[in-house]
Order: sequence, then C-alpha cells, then structure tokens
Amino acid sequence: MKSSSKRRARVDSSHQDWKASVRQGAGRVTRSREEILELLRQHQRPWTPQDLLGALPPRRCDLATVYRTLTRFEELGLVQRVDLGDGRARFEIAENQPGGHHHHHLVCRDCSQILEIDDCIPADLESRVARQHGFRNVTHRLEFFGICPRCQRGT
Amino acid sequence: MKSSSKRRARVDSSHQDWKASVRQGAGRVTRSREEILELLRQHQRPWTPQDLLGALPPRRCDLATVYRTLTRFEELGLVQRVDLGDGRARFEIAENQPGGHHHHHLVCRDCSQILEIDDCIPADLESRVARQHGFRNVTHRLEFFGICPRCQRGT
DNA sequence: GTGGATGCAAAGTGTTTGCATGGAC
DNA sequence: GTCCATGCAAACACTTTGCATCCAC
Repeated sequence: MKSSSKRRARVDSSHQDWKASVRQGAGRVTRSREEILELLRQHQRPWTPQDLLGALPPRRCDLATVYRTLTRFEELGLVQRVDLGDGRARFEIAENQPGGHHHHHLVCRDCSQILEIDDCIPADLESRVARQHGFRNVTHRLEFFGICPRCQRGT
Repeated sequence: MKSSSKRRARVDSSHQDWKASVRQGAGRVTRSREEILELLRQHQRPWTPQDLLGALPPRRCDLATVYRTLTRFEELGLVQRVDLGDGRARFEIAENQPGGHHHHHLVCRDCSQILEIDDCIPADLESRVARQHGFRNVTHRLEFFGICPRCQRGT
C-alpha cells in the first residue's frame, strides 16, 4: 500500500469533495473511510466488502464498519452498488465521481473474472422504456456473462 | 387454483416434453414438480421460491423442495433464474420453453412492481462484446429500474 | 464535550444440506 | 425393490443491528 501518513498534508481537490460530502451529511472523516474510498478510486472495479477489508492494512477496521461505510457512501452518491448475480454486494466508485465512469461488465461464468465493458445500450432505449410505461428516473443494469479464453482452454 | 385431480388424465404435449426431460435426467415426475412448472408456465413472471410455495395448495410441499425443484429445473434448462438485484432468487419459465420468450424487466424502485419489457439490446452488441474479449457463449442480463406512475403520485 | 463511528457479538435473511422416510418407476 | 424426492431441522454465507466505547469535530 501507500504511505497514509502523508495523505493528510496533501491538498487534493477530489478528496476535498468527498470530505465535504461526508461532512454535509453530518458524517465524519475517519481513517478507514479515507482508505476505503482511496481503494475504490485507485482500482476501478467491483469490490466486495471482504475484498476491501483484505486490502486495508491489517486490523484497520471491522467488516461491519466496511459495510456501514459503503452504505453511507452509497447514500451520499460517492459509490454505487454493482450486482453480478452471485448474491454478494459489490461496490465501485460512482460513475459521476472523479475516477468513475459509466460502464458495464463481462463476467466469466467459470472463474468469475470480471472485465469492464464500455459498450452500452442505445441512448434512446432507456427513454423509450420509460416513456412507454410512464416510469421516471429510469436507469438500467446491463451485464454480460460468458466463458473467458482461459476457461475455454481449461474445459 | 385449478382442479389438479384432472390434470393427470389429460394428454398435453408440452407436459410430455418436460416430463421426458426430467426422466432423462434420471429424475422423477412428482406432483409438486408438476404444479410448480404449471405455475411458471401459466404466469409468465419472476417467481420467488416463497411465491411459489404460497401459490401451491397448502402443505403441498416444503420450501426446501421448491428450491431443489427449481435448481433441478434450471439444470435441465426448463426454467431460468432472474436476478432483480434484491438478493432474492427468482425464476421464470426458460425462454426456449413453451410459454417462455426472451424479455427483460422494468422494476419500480419504490414498490417493486415488475413489468415485462420486450425491447432488447441490438443483436450485434452481444457478439461484439464476445469477440472483443474472446469470450464464448455470451449472454446478457438487462434490467431497468425506475419509479412507476403510482409511486410518482405517492411521493 | 457531543454525537457520530467503531468493534464485537448476536441476530437476521435467504438458501443449502444431512438424514431418515416416502413414493415414482 | 431401487433410488430419487421429500420433510424437517440444522448448517451456511452474507449482511445488519444493538450496545458500550472511541474519536472527529
């Protein structure tokens, strides 16, 4: 990992942003929150709470804290939940946050490897679906599943 | 519900099909399996195991049996799992089965109402994603989420 | 100093499994 | 009669919650 002792001293606008968000929500900026958001920012991929816990310095915090932090970040719009259909919660940096962008995933059904996909559905499909059924604030979730090159060889 | 006492007597080709599938898989055709598949066929929508148990005649079978039956049916390709992101398993009749067809869903984030959507992604998107990453047997999952007309009024 | 964040353990929720019994073939 | 399906209860995996303590502000 990287030295966390220096992080405080540095002025970093993107950090300012999230700290402001947290404080506006009457929340507090703690070391584990900083480090969790840092991981999500640095590595753009879906993280399970377990993954995050494992990537933090040993004994940095409890799994329950990771869950609570992620839930809070989600409410604040800092992170978004990713659902890959295996019944585990995953999170990544929100697409409108620095470091985030709209994308989908391609998951190997064998080894669970996850690739990021930048292709997306046609812009009008979402609005058409919304219009046809009178729904508002319509978003979509699109995930691809298949067998990755390595697992094709293995089988 | 409908009289289940007569069902056995009737010759029904679509029933023949699934029964053959089950038997080929060294499985047995039982009353609860018949009734579960019947429900899935008659009502094209995502069912949770609980939903199914509730729709069966009282004391027909155990929740564990519903799970085991659905798992088996999924292996046989009779039903398919639907994931709407709330961490509950849902199943519908498989799209290549009589009574099934390819479709997606539009879910209300407030009241969880589920609508069926026949729009789909462009045919070439899936194959392009597969080709670009060397994946095989690529399928996709596309779900829409929004606020339904009724919940818009409520809020 | 105050109120939110945390650790720990316990409770929850949905799902799966072990084992003896029942039923399809 | 054989073997799979079932009921029941226990086990499971992941997530949430209660409560005393800690720490950001």
